[in-house]
Amino acid sequence: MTAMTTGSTSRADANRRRILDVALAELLRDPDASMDQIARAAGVVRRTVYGHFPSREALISTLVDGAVAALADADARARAGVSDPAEALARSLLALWPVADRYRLLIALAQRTVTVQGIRERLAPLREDKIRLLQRGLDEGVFVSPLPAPALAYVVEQMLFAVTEAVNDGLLAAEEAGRSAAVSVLTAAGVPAPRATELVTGMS
Amino acid sequence: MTAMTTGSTSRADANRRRILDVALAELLRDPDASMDQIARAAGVVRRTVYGHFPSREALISTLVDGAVAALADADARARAGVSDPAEALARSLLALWPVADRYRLLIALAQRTVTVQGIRERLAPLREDKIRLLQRGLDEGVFVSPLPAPALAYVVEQMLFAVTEAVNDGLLAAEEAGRSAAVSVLTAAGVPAPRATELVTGMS
DNA sequence: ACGGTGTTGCACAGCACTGTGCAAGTCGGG
DNA sequence: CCCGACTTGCACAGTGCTGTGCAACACCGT
Repeated sequence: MTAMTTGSTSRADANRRRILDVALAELLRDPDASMDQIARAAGVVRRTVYGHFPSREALISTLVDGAVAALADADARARAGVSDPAEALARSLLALWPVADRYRLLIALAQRTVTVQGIRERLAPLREDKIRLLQRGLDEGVFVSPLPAPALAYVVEQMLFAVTEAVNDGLLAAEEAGRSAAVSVLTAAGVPAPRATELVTGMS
Repeated sequence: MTAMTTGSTSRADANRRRILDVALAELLRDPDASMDQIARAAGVVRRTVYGHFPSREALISTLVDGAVAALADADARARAGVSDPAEALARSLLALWPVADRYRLLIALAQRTVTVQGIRERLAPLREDKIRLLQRGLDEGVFVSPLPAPALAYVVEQMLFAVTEAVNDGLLAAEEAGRSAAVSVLTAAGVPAPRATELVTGMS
């Protein structure tokens, strides 16, 4: 059974996965980490990494693809069939949190560098969804802000990033972080604090 | 008169200032900009830059020193003699805005890279002040947040950064940005939206 | 025991950048 | 007009990284 594993293929796949994992961690620590750093951290030689990915660009690109897929999936799943903007945003935030935490590097890269051009583009549809949601909330008066929806979207993203950093620096317990982030974002969007707390705590 | 200008010294000083200005802009565009890029952008040869600053580190360091001085000054000036935390925060934000906008690169670097270690340290006292202010507001119940004061400070900083980016991308008018940012931050800190708006608009 | 697949360890060319040295300019003030 | 401070242009050594080539090896299933 499963006779398709031609030789040491499974070990190679494991290596590939480990390289990706470690690359994520390493790039998170230092966005300019070299291929050698990544390779060594993965317990492998630089040459081997090039055996799996033709270039540094390709490696990061693979990482990004995985990240946007995971984010889009979590977001879509969380918001399915929820009509109230505040509740939809709350669910989206709670669902996005663990994924965003894991991939925060890519989010940061997406806003900043020209390293891999096209990250912005690949994240764009996700951002568009968020903007539409915010716009709807503003129109309905559920959200209140002097900022237009697109700018508010930036703020939301950066707030998630800020909370992630806080966790990283030990200022906040990881278990609480997701809920705290969600409440904070809702509050920033103009949802009264008690209502925001109630909304978020009323979810698993 | 002013006989102390020994030769072409004044021209040299102008060059030095221009290099610093241009370096700020260039590093803002690309945090990894090379000395050559900076020099050319300043209409000067690389060698000349090394005539004014012994190293890349030294150049950036000078930039950082200027930034923290300007920020600290604006902050202290704005908060002098204001006791209400909400009002103090509002004044601080409005005063900090133009400076933070100009130096946003350094703020970003401060949170992120290890490029120039010590940026964090130099910004620390400023951050400490902000944390104390937030803590006082939380204690008095003027601010409401599930986040502890230090984490909230991160959020405040990142929100300013987000609004800056929004302006940069043309999503928001530059004149409105400062006030909008202030209102947004206050709202995120749990100050009810109407009160936040009133506070901010009641200032020059 | 064998063959394929993957891994290792080297060596290499190429590139971009930093920081320095030095000789030849250029410009303004005395 | 000339002196001194500043600038330029070039050359150079050093460093660290990317991507490739190649021969030797290890491992697994057959």
